[in-house]
Amino acid sequence: MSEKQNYHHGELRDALVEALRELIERDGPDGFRIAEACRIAGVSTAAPYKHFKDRADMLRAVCLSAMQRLEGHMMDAADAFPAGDPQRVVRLGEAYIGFARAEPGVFRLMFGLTEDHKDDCELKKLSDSAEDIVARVVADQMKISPDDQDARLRAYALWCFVHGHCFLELDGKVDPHTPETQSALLGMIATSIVPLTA
Amino acid sequence: MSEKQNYHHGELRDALVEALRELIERDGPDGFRIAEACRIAGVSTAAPYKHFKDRADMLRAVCLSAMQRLEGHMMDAADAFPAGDPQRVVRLGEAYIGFARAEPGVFRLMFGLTEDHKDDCELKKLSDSAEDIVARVVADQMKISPDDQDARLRAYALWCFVHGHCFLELDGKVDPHTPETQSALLGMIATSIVPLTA
DNA sequence: CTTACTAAGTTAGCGACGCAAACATACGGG
DNA sequence: CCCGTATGTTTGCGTCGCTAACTTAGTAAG
Repeated sequence: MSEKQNYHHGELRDALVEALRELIERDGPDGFRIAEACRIAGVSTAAPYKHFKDRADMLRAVCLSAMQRLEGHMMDAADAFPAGDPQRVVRLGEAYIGFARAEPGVFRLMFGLTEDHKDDCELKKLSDSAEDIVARVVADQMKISPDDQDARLRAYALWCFVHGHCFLELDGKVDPHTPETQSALLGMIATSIVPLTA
Repeated sequence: MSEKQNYHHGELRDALVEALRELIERDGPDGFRIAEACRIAGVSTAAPYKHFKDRADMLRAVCLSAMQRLEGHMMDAADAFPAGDPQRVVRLGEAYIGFARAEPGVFRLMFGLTEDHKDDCELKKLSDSAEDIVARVVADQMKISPDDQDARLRAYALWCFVHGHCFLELDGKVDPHTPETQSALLGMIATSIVPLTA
């Protein structure tokens, strides 16, 4: 794989997704060009269409991989402390925010897709699973079932808060927060929305 | 102004902004085409460039007018109940959510702009003023000064929540809420984040 | 009223991009 | 060994954003 320039790339699909990810970070979800991703991957501009239907399909693939990564980070955060530890909620929020800051371009992309992706089963499944993680942590905290209506509602509220915080910061609508302010904020929210015990 | 086809449009700039707004709602913030806006306004495809520097500049104008509208709705909501009435917080949130639902396209646009708009003074001033409205209502509720640190923090938390809720719903990441669920949610959040008295 | 300047349109055209068609090359199973 | 299929390449079409050069309308001065 080193120097011999094979006619067939071998792993073009993955290479393109990675190149697109970089470009989206550099130029934003709309500013990037497919042609440039091809140049990075070392193929012609028509090559991607052997692996993707069109531009939207490529974006979808980038989204999918990003979603899996985000979910991974959330899982890690949820498992970093034992069930019931109040720190879990804060850590979960920090993981989400951390991802948004590390990959603002794809983060925006994931949550800024237009209607034609709404009925994408794979994506929906992943965001549902993200919601489930939040619900599980919140339910553990409240010592009730994750299926409990109240738990789900509070989990959703928590998600809304963190999600909104990410976007407002990314968009520069608010002055950036120091780590301390944000910690305080997260702590306040966590205890406000999620009671210490049911 | 009726049937005489003037060579000069007269109010082309405003007409274009309005046409763009419609198209953004129909095709999304990225899907629209300038040429189509020209057709709607009844001018050639080169005409817009007498009023706007480029596409980004047009979007900026659409954003600006949308921001003013949103701020107007928020002001109305804040004034619908007397200072101190707990309903003010809920109404404010509903106004924000209502705008996002009524104009999802421009709402996404307003908060999805890439970095080149971050240093736009006019836009920043408007979003600051929106934040001020929230802070004022929250401070009234808590019977403290709007400049109080705690008030501003809680106002921001409230904004985050409502903002995140809007996007998650717009993006179809969650199942849509019935008006009742949303009311309950808003009420719960409002009382959680904003204590009845200081 | 004429004249000259400017604002605000027009047409024509360039260059880039997304995408499709037709062709070329490598791999892999009978 | 051979053929089918997957995966590349080259070529080209249509569209779009934007510019240049020209035309028309309004306005202010003499």
